[in-house]
Amino acid sequence: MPEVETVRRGLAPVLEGAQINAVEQRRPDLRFPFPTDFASRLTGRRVLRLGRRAKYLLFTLDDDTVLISHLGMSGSFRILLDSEDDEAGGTMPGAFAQPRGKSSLHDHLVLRIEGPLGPATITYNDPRRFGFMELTCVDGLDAHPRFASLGVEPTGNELSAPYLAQRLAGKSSPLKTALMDQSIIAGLGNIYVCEALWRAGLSPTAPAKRLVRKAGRPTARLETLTATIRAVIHEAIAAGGSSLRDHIRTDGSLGYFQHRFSVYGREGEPCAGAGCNNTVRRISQAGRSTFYCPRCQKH
DNA sequence: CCATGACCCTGTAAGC
DNA sequence: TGCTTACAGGGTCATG
Repeated sequence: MPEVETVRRGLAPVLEGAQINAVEQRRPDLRFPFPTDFASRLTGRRVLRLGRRAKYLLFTLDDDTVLISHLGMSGSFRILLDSEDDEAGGTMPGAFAQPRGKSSLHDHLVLRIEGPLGPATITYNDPRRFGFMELTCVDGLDAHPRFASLGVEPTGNELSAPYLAQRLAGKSSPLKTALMDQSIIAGLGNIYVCEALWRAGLSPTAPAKRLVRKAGRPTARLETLTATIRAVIHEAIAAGGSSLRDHIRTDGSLGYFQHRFSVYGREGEPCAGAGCNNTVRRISQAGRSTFYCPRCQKH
């Protein structure tokens, strides 16, 4: 989610208020087929607002439709402003400038836009094609199948200890699995759950319900965890997300939160905890790697 | 209700 | 060096 928010912040100044003058769709599908008549439905539209819900980007268009874009694991948008492209020279509106350098093998969608910062080319690249795009009506967006069962955002006031207490009460599933559940917290991914649990000193394998008192009230540990999740997410967004293999910002630069990982991807390395010389372990939970310190993270 | 595994697809890195 | 295998940030569905 910090990666998606970073993309949103990169695109917004260029795209909000921009008109889409031309659309080049280079293949029929990503993870799913593009919507029918996708290119023609976008052409001529104005982008009113660029939003985000969980890990979805939401392009609100001027005809009461919303373009939903999910980056999957390897999707990225690149912006090339005509004004900063030495070679674009006399590129005409509606013509496609070929971005310099990089191969365009996985450039699947190219938009020519005229926006507040001038004419530009926006390119969607996705090597693994785990991303997808959909078009839907702006009315009833919250009831859209992709959003209807989403939980609260990990930023903002909705994520509170009482809320988590209510949602985790009675759950015997592992704490880590419960926090990854998008119907509880929408947008919290594997990296940030691992990091938050380490910082909060909580075991990923503990039953989720152990953070809830009998009366359904949060324990002190749950209060800590809630604050920690929010802090980790905010730090990661401020750092421009984490760049492992695939995540690239809209200007081609990399996020740098990965340099602050305490446990993620550190299997076999010494735990970063003060005075702890244990080794970071990796286990598999719900099909995903969990990294944690068995000594610092308690049940 | 819960856990696990499979699937979508490609690229990278580690291991032999 | 070259081949093979494991693994990757996610979402959804089937199965036990």
